[in-house]
Amino acid sequence: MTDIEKRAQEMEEALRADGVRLTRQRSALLQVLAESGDHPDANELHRRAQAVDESVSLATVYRTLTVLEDQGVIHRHAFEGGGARFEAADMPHHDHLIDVETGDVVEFRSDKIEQLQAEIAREYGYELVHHKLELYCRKTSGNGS
Amino acid sequence: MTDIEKRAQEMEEALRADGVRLTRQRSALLQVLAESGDHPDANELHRRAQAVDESVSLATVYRTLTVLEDQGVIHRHAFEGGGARFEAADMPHHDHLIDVETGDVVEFRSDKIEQLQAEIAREYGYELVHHKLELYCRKTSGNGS
DNA sequence: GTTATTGCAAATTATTTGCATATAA
DNA sequence: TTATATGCAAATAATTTGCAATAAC
Repeated sequence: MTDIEKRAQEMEEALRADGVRLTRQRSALLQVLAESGDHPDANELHRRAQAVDESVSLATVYRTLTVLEDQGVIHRHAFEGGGARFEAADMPHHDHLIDVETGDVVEFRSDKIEQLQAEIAREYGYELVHHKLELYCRKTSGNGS
Repeated sequence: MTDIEKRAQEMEEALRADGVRLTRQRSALLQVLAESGDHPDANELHRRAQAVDESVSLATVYRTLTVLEDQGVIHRHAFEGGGARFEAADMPHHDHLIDVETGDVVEFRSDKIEQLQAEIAREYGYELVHHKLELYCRKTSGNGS
């Protein structure tokens, strides 16, 4: 079994465990999410899911994405410009660097920043529920310092 | 002259300097932006601007907000849940802590985090254009550690 | 057999735009 | 005077929802 199949199956089990019915359409979407290494939007996921199962409608993509997000199986991002984009949630926590020119997304993680964020919340009398850190960047043109 | 009047006038001058016409409606919106210490959305700004000048339409609010943002006079935020929210840009740079219960926004600044962000971008071969750091928090219930 | 789920189309929400008229400079 | 800006209403874009039909368990 490939990693992608494993990943899709884990998502299936997460849904089953919650008593949600595993329909043909949901399976198609799970498969697509499992094999997507990028951060596609709802339309793109619809397109990819239809390649797996012709009968998947955009409405079902949206409905299922909501369920999957509630289950914590996927993450929803609202990067600047355009609609929401999604990714499987089975990766360790990370933040995003977005190439403002191409829309490409690089994932990164900084424990120091994570820690500082928690400290700041505490300072103001809050506990951190979740956070959003997005770096909008441009590729450095040639001249490395 | 109050601080708020000063602030509104600075915005006016920023617009004038860019050759944009200073209309009655824009003045009303500038005044409202200048005296708003919070982060209102377009609808709320429209409501407030109409209190100053009945003739301000929502379309003009949106059009003017776009101009003001292009001029760098205001900042547009896309906090979770709901539409864009705006604030005057004459404050030193800061990030936002959003109370997930009430929607309240606390402004904060961490030079350490700012610095770490720049370092991360550099590591990946990018230069930071701008960033978004939002802490979604819940008020700590009583028991301070 | 039930009840959740689906596709479709219509509805919403936030925002933008075409156009004839009004107005700032 | 003359080009920019405005209000209004219609147009988009992304997402949600009502409903009768369908399919998972």
